[in-house]
Amino acid sequence: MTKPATRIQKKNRTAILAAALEVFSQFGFRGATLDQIADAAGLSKPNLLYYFPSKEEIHQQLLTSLLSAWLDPLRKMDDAGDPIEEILGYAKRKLDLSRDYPRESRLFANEVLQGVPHLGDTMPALKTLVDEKAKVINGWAKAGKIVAIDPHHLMFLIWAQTQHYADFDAQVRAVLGRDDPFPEAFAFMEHMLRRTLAP
Amino acid sequence: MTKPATRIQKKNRTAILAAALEVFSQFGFRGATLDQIADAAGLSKPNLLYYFPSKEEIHQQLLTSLLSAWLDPLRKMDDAGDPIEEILGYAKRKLDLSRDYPRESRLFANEVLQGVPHLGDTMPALKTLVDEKAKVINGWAKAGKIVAIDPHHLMFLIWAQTQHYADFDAQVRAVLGRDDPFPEAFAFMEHMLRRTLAP
DNA sequence: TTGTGTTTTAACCAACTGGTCAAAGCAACG
DNA sequence: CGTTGCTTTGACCAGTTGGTTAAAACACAA
Repeated sequence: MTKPATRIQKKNRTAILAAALEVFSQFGFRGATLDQIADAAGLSKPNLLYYFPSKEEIHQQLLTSLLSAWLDPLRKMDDAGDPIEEILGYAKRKLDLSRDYPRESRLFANEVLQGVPHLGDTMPALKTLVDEKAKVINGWAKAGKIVAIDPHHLMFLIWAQTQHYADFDAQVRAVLGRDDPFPEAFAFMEHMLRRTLAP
Repeated sequence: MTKPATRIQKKNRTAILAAALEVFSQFGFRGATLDQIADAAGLSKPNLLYYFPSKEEIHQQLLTSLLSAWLDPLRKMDDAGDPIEEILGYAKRKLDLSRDYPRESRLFANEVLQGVPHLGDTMPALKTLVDEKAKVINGWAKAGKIVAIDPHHLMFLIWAQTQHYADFDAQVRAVLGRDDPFPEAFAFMEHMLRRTLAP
């Protein structure tokens, strides 16, 4: 039997996770402090530790709930659909993720930058999914629907380009001298992908 | 008159900077500790602080010496050369940087992820250089040598893709299941850029 | 109102943080 | 050899870190 989970618990837990996401994504795991997180959540530090047993626990919870949402766009890539439109759709969904959830993107970037110390054991699952989709792409290539291409590096290309707009936001803004690069970013990506993939 | 700088000083200073690069690039500024750096450099903490006045000073020195090397490949892009080959050459030089100096790439990634808190004042210089090169690319487009394209987003594409192999190394290795993705990475990038840029 | 379980907090702790300082060790030149 | 200046270190410091504890405050149903 699980505990009931009161209204207050629900409210505070989500407030803590939101605050922790903000802080962890900006400073990384070691760089973030419980005081910062508690402050951002509007709670005292002991009160925060009443809801979560440790700093690591909060971080882990954020990471795991991130991962499923992160891989979802790739899972949705349909091997029965039109190849180029499917790949383009995937890229667009991934770019939307960068625009709508930049903190999540940065949290993930921090984790990978440090060598995936906290979700190293979920990497095999990632590899499985990617290998599976790589086979689909290879099938499309063999059928002459798209150019023959290394599907893994295509994946890296899409990941790199989409996440760049969230993770390197500070640089993008500094270079462009204004906000919201996303409309042009998508137009650019579409041009690039269509030409790269055309058979 | 500047100080002579003995043999020992030179040796220890470079050892410290190398150690600091290793640690900062993995844990970020806040996540890194002087003890870690001193350990990695084979010195005691007070001894380390005999050569550098503070943690920030070490970090700053690494960042500034990084930046010039980082922008060099872009500076070398020659507006008198063949457009597509020039852009391709730039991308290759940038990818070589990721392969040969991955820690520098990660140090930079950490800095930008956190919103360029330490080199925010050098961003205008970056923008100036990029805008200048963007004009060159626009010129090539107007001359019909390459397709009409947003030069800033082309820059982002090259940055994102090349740095991905250094910054997300852990993920790349996990997905590929082996090391050294760079030969294929360059072949892939060449294919992608040639098709993207063709007039 | 009272009793019960939930929520919050003040006070505290040991370990660690960046950094200091005075004294000791050391190289090397006269 | 001895002195001079460079190098290294042990001891130390104040502030911060993640985390604990016991008691107080609170919500709320009977």
